[in-house]
Amino acid sequence: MLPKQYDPSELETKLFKQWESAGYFSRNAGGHANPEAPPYTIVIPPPNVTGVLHMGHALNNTLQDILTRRARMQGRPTRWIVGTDHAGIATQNKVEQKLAASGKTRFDLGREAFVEECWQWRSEYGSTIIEQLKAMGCSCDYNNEKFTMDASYAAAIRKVFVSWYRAGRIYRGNRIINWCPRCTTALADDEVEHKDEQGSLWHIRYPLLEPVGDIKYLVVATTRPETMLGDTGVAVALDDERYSELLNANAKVCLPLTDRVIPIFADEYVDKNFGTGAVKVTPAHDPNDFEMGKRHNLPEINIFNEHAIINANGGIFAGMERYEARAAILQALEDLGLLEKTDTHDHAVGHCYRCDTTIEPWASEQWFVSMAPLAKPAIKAVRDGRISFNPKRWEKVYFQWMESIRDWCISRQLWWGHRIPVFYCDACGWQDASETDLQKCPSCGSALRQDEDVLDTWFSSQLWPFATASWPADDAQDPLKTYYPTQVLSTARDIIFLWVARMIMSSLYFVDEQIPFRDVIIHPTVLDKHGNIMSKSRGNGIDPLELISDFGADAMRFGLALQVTGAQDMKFDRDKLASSRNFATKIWNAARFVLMNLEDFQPATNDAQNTAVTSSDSVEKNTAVASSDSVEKNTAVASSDSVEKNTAVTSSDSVEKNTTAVFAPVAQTDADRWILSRLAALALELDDESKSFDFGAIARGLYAFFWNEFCDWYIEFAKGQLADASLRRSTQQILVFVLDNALRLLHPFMPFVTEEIWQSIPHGCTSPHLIVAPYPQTCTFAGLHNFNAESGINDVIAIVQALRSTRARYAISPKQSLDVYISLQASEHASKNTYDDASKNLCDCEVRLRSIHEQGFLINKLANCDNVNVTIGGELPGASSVTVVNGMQIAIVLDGLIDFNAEQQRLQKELQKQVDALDKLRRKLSNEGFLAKAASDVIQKSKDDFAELELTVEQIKSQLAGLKVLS
RNA sequence: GGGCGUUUGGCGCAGCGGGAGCGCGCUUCCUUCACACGGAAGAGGUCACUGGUUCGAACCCAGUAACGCCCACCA
Repeated sequence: MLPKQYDPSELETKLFKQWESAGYFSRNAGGHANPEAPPYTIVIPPPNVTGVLHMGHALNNTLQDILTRRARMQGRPTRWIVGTDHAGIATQNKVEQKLAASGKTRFDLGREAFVEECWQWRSEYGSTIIEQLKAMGCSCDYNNEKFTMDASYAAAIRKVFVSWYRAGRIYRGNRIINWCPRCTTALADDEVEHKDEQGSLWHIRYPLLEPVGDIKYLVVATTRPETMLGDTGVAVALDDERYSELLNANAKVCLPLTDRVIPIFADEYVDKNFGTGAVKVTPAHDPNDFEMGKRHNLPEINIFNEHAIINANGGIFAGMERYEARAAILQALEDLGLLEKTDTHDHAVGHCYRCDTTIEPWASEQWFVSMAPLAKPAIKAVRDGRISFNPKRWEKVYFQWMESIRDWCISRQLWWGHRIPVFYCDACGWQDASETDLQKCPSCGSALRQDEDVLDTWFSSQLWPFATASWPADDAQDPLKTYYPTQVLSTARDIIFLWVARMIMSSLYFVDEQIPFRDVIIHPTVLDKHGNIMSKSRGNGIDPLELISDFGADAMRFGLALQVTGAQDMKFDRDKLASSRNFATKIWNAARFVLMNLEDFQPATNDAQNTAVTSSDSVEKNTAVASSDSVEKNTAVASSDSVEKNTAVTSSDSVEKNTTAVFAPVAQTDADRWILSRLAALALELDDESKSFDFGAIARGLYAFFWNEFCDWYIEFAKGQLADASLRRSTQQILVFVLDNALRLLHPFMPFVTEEIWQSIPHGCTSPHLIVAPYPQTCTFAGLHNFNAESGINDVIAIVQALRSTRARYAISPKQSLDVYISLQASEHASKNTYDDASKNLCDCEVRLRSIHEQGFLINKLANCDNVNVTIGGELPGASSVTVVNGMQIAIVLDGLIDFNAEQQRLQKELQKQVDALDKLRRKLSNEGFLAKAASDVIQKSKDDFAELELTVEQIKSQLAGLKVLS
């Protein structure tokens, strides 16, 4: 028996250990996977070794675990590959901080010792985030943890680099790159974050060497005046008359604060309408100026060292930090009377995505990958649908970036990372890339020198899907042959370019033109409750571990999944988890109720079904459902197919073979048939391929079924049925069956609470743990759809609700039982017939009457009535309050209590409402356009609704007439 | 400058062509033997705005506004 209180923290650790030690996280799921079934693989976006679990991880890994657990339960050989990223800059920063605490820099240690220190740091702190994933319940393959600096991974990097180098895809060049003066390294374009900042546009007079006519100077406008120290020209627009005289005279400028004379020239780049129409040109510190410099043969004068401190080229400003120099230069210009004016100017300023320092464009020798040829097949792979983004709109973002892709700067001036495998001979000038370390020059025998730089961390991350599958192994055991491509990649939108696109490009290039994954899930970004991005500096982050300890891992997972919709953001507030925590508690208590009523439980054993569940053919069916042609099959199940089976069900009342439960529950009452039918509908809904990544919709479906249908109604019905000796046994079986299947469907979302309960219930399944129990299959539930029972129970529910409502209205104590009369009436025009009987109307009512009569004991129990008298068109007692619903007049006898006035008012109001609705429908049905153009089923539905409304209106009117007589 | 997202009851959101719904909050009642992290009954919205398409629009199209995100070398 389960304890009264559900205590997540106590159970989570215990259950996780059970799963882990049973080996369920490995590909064969501890022997429970079907080797014949199609494999299912997800690679985790490797968190940085420096990482600590944040809400983004919590969300992303919840989604991946849901998919992984579902696939595992479907019997597929499933593996969620886990590991960490060495995170060059981030880790180096951490270790440098650690050294700084003891007053040291990395240069004090030297490269080798520093790298050793990084490895040390990794072994000490690198598994923090992995442990945190376990707290979430993530079922990753922890026994095969990967790291982007593993030896095998390094081999993959080498192979990639050398291949591209030989193919001419990787080249070295002097370019303007984004330089972070704090990290002292180059960054790729997409590692720079642009922020709009309010700056100034300074107008500076550049005196001419010799006046031209009256012109003694020209004015340039700049946002970065300090770079003037590196100016080697002034550019004007091609057709700017203001400067044609200067150009004709071949005038030159004396660059202030220096002794340099620089040319004036015209260039297509310059926009004569901006600023003064004259641009100072600094080829070493601006990408556009760099290009202009190339076009006009200007020298490049680098004025900064790697910390953005002015170097010797800056003359008297040498040694100043860049902003210090800016102030000093402006002051000096002011003193010289050369600062004409200062405008405010908003512009985008680049910042380092790692440390937020303002980026300095800087000319330097770097390694680049030429991207355009790689992008082409990657664009095609998405265009032709081999890879799909979810939501689909992200494909557009992908295309836009890929189609205007620029070359990728891959060299970083760091020590922690994969060192660029290029070797140089200083003696003879030999140079080559090599997969192995080279010592001596093959040409002259001199000692070789390896490139000092390391590769961009994303260069290694891009290989993650195949490098973790042992690429470039080429033996028969090659996991790539069996398990590639992977199925799903789930990540945040901010690394679509940095990572996702590059994985696609490199996989297509290196792995036999194979895609790395079929589906890309771009999940929403978790914002705080006010809609702000969560960040350390804002201090508005929420710690997932705190949520787990306060609400339980299940509640956190479910609460997050619940909020995943197509939107790009999700506002998150910890209070939102309360309802998910309550849901976990609800599941727990519902299970307790079931268990409390099983003392004399006997399973309806059926060995044949037991084998069907775990046998291979069930897995095959599963696969079919998950594949593309499943849509058709699914539809078939929902439509004609099921109608036929339905008849069979009503006759035999037993569940078809192949159910996922080990016994076939025998439904005896409409309530039984109803809940089984609802369960079948749920399974069908969850199996909808088009919604397979719509986690919010699936979670809502599970929630609504379990709480609003199973708990609110079926369990309440069951209380009545359990008290009836003839129904007790079957009711127990249905309760266990539905609970069992609901737990299986819920398990991927809420693994802990479902596992704990499942182990306590007599599910009869041979699987030792829910995590490897078969996932319910839609096809096996098809025979459970039962529209008769759904209609019958809908009547019961409507009656109970009407009675409760009246009771509340008259403030009648729940303890006082009611005397109830129900009069059924068939609409003459309605064709709506939820019953199978071929004949309509009166007969319809008879079926209905019988059904209500059969459920009478449930109504008595749920609404506390003495007896429910049902008639077809029978007279209702006068001293009663009547509710009209679904063609039923439900009368509660209220001798002496009835307030005729209030009843009249209430019914008048209700009448008005119904008459309005009726009028609306009448107008619709008399609209020829509607009758001519609307779909026939829509027209039919409108006619049915009209007939029913008409009946309702009549019933209310007659009731009102009766009241008038009485009052 | 270009692209994208959001705008629905007090708050957070779902629905995305034919009945405005969920969770939280709110009101009233109920500690009855699964659950007060609960049960029952209620109140509360002209679905941002303006046009258009349609027999019919919260839903499709165009435009507007507000908020947010991304991309882009305007010095």
